Amino acid sequence: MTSLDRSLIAGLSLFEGIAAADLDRMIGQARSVRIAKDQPVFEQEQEAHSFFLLLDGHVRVVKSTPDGHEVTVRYISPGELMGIAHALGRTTYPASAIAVVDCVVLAWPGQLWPTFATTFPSFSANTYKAVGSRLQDAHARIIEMSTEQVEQRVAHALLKLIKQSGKKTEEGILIDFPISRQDVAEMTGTTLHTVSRLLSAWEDQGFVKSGRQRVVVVEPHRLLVIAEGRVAKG
Amino acid sequence: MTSLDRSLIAGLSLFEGIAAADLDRMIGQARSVRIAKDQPVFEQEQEAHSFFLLLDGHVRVVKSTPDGHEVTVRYISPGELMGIAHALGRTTYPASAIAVVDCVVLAWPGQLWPTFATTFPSFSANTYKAVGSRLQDAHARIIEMSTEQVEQRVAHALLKLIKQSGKKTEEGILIDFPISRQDVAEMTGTTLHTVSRLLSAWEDQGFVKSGRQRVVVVEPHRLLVIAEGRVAKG
DNA sequence: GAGGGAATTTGCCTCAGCGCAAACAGCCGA
DNA sequence: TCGGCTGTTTGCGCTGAGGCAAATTCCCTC
Repeated sequence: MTSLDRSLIAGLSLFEGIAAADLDRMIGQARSVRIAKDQPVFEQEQEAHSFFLLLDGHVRVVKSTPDGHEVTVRYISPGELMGIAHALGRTTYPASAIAVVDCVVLAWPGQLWPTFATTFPSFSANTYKAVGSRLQDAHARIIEMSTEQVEQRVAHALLKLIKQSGKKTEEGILIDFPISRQDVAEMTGTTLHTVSRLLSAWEDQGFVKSGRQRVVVVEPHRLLVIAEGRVAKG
Repeated sequence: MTSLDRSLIAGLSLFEGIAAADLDRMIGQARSVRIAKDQPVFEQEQEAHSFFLLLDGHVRVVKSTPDGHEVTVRYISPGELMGIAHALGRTTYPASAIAVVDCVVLAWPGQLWPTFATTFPSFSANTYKAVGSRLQDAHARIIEMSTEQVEQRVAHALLKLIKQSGKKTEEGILIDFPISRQDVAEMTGTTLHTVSRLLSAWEDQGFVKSGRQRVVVVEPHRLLVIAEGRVAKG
């Protein structure tokens, strides 16, 4: 926990409305932890001992099904909470969180949640607001899965990713962490083959560039057209 | 609000841990409203003026997409909260709620939420626990949509419905409100044609009976086998 | 810089499930 | 009782996208 981290945290919308002294009290009770790439922050079904704030890096939240499928629930960027099972009355984590690059997280013991909730009401309100967005996102995803075809869903997924973790480069907007065709497939409920075919086609048309675990969107506008189904399929 | 309703409410897990006097104070601030069949309790995009407790009847929560698709998010049974946008920091309803039969709801003005949350902490905790379940359900649904085929999804949907609103009859377990093929299709991301074909096939095999807006599950076990994909397709 | 493993590309085949269309049945109101 | 409306069934053809398999390319390590 550097002072840089400290001021970074203070700027998060999550801590809006919280006095500086309170914020320090909260941070004082957390433990800063490094998670190496591909290591779990927490795992599905395990007892929820802590909740976390991602300070640096990117984390993928996945659920595994009994029959061996993996579904990516969402990606987490710096500044977001994760593993907040306690806030929702659960005692185990419903999914696993895997670091996709080396990460730094702040960890609070789960038992602290009730105290935090009553002591820092804005924190609790902000957290539940974030939960509201997640629920909203989940529903949006259900709707996508119900009504859109694969091409649209993949386009939506890429747009979501560049919005959340896009980094401008001279080529276009780069998704700022390693992501494979398989990863995109797990976000959209399709197969890596289909994703590969789509990216190839888009690359031919020149509005996406991609390589090994790497995607750059050159013209987001064209993706948007596909995502919204405003395209006569050519 | 009859005294019967009053004792019914007191029994809900939602009000667990709340003193009788507090419960009366809460109820005292609500308005009891009747909603006729097919009428909305609240509508998507509209400003969230109230949150509701369903006392009697069944409500369908739907989201409409710009391109005219409708997706059923979930069905609500008596005893469940709905329209709790305020608890999640939203100012508009993210979906519409339509009465599928004549209903009775208890409505609280939205502004009351913050007061309730601080005055009756168990109520707030219970509510967020319910939100946690919904999030869980939403994720389960995403996983279903990503990894299962239509037959499994429809089987899952029927199982969910009989679990939530099943009523034992001499024929089997009846879904206790009018539900069409189209409705099931909107729950599972398929078409009424496909649902119709499936139900016909299942009826031939004798473990489901159905008619106009009516479904009875004769052997839930057989449905479960299909839902879990433990079936060699025949 | 050679070898090996992982990620990606691509071709070919297959089929679940959708779209379309037509026929049919049950229920309600006049 | 007689339409007429809404919900349901069913046939047929088509296709998006998955499964399988092989080839290729990239990157990392030794």
